[in-house]
Amino acid sequence: MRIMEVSEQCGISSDTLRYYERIGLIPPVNRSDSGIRDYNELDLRRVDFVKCMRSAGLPIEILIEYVGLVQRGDKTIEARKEILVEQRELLVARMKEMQKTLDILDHKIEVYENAVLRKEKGIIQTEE
Amino acid sequence: MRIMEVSEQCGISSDTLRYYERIGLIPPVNRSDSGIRDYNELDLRRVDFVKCMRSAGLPIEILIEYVGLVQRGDKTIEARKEILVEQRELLVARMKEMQKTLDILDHKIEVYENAVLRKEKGIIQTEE
DNA sequence: CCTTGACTTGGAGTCGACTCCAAGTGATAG
DNA sequence: CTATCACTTGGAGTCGACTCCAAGTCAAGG
Repeated sequence: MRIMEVSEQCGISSDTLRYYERIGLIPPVNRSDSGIRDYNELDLRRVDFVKCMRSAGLPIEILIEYVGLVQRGDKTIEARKEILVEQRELLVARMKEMQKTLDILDHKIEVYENAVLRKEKGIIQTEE
Repeated sequence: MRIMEVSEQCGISSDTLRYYERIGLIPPVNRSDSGIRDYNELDLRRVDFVKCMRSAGLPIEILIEYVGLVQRGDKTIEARKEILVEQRELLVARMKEMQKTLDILDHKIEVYENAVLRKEKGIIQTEE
């Protein structure tokens, strides 16, 4: 699978895909004889994983570390788990913050909704 | 209240507080005779609001727009509500993404947990 | 009176994460 | 045989959001 197809399928620009590979966020992708990237199933899963983690705000630096550990095999399993556990906590904390913000937004929207209704009622009454 | 106190109380650097004021994210704060900022209750509530919205990832540009509308009075209520509704949707979407990521993290952590346990068991068995 | 220290300003610098660009290659279409 | 087009590279540029800096002002303490 060529980089453009991957890009379209995943919704990540080919520039970004090359960037991810360059910085070690994705291990090197196999190339055709003429040097063109040919993504296989595993590569695609890796891209999806990175996309998912990035969409939740996990920093690139951490993900590079994690991917590096994966490459180094079974003896890094505990270290990997620790990274994921730590990032999980941070993620939960961010989500809590967002929930708080959501509650405030909902409250404000409701207040505005009522204000708009009162205003409309006012207009109807003056028109009658 | 001086900028340093506000900074400590809110956990926002005084540089950032000045920055927020400069770009119009917070309306101008009253000054003492010698030109030093003196935050009142309303200012503090505004800072908290911005802090909360920013912590959930609402972009500064949007918040500036919103704050500008608030300054322009009641005739902007509908526009303000629309902004909040739109940002609310985006926030919910981000939270959904994060929940997906959280699920994957939990799954991976569990897998690693089992791997670690098997490994320990293995070690115990070889030691026995 | 001088120093200290918190404040002021405008502007420059940093950081994370892309995003774009110029120059070059290589396979396929006309 | 050339033109097109997707790809390649390394490096530069951009963007959002701060963060830092130099130079200056002012009030209080020794």
